[in-house]
Amino acid sequence: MSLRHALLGLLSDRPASGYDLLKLFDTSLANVWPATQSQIYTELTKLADDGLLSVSNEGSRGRKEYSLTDEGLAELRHWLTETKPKQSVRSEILLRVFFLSVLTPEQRRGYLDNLAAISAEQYDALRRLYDSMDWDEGNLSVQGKIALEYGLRFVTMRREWAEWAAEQINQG
Amino acid sequence: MSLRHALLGLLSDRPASGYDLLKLFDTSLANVWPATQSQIYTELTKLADDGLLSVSNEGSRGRKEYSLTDEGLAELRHWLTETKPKQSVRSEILLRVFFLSVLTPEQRRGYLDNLAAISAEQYDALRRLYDSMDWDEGNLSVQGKIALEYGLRFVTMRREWAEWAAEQINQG
DNA sequence: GTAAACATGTAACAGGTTACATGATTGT
DNA sequence: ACAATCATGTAACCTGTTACATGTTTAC
Repeated sequence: MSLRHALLGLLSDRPASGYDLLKLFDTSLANVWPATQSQIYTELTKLADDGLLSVSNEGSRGRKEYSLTDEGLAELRHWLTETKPKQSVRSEILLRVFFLSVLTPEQRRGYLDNLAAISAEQYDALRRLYDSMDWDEGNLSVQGKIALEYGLRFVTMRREWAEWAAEQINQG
Repeated sequence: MSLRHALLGLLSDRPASGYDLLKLFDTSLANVWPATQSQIYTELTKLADDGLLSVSNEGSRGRKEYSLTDEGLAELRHWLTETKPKQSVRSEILLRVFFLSVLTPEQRRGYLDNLAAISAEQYDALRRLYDSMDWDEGNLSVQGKIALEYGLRFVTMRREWAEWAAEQINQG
């Protein structure tokens, strides 16, 4: 049920509409907790029904601005402090590694080389994002920086691992 | 649809029953692509219907042993070489980082310290698994080793990052 | 006027989880 | 005899994705 909490979290910074939130998901949370337009609108309605959000303003074009209620903030805090994050484990990339033996040595090597290359590209993309960020807007800034650093370290680790694995498999 | 391919992959090594596969998921693939008993049995039936598997043997207690068909092997190879793995991005751990600002400095610090501690424990657990493994059984051995190395590097990276992040947040 | 952006909502489907339900065989 | 393990199957529910559907406002 983390989508709920992602919405509560974003609204803890400032009130926003479904449309605003959609864009926040597509930018700041895209690589952490993606969500679709459909999901966001459905969940906002439920959250308001449950009293965790309130419609604080209605604008033109049917725009509804949601605000976090006291109950919503309490729920957000409860989630952060009293529940354990479950680490999602599923990795299709790693799953494939298990079955590389059905391929030729060249194909195996190709898979890992490609993985290293992709990781290197992702590093560059994150690096560019890092450099282009305006590191001074709202509460999400410090945390955004920390999350980006995680991404940079992660793709670096994966590139190095893929390079190492390509060597290992070459010997086999 | 990776569960399909995980099953095909495991059966590329040797024929097995649903029950056998369930245990393979709970051991070798537990940290890569978990699956429930319910899911496995349902999918095996579908795969046999689709001709990618065949029931190669029926044993006592209703045991059905499945084998990969030529078509199944072709599908596995196709998946490995012609389709792109989609990297699952969702990370509840990272999502929480974004919203730490609603907590007190002590609570924030506690979250990251705990994350570092958990990562260190996971390192030890993987290390023990690594040391206890019999590195000489079947085709999955080399790949299993490579996957474990990934796990070791990943939790190390996460511990170091959490330690670094705790410092960053302390300054803010 | 018309295209782009704003803005919301719903329906069908796919994948995964939990729980229920049943029965056979082996080891002590 | 009894418990543990082997062995399979189904139903209800939850989450997430894709596609459909509609209408308004702004900028050129």
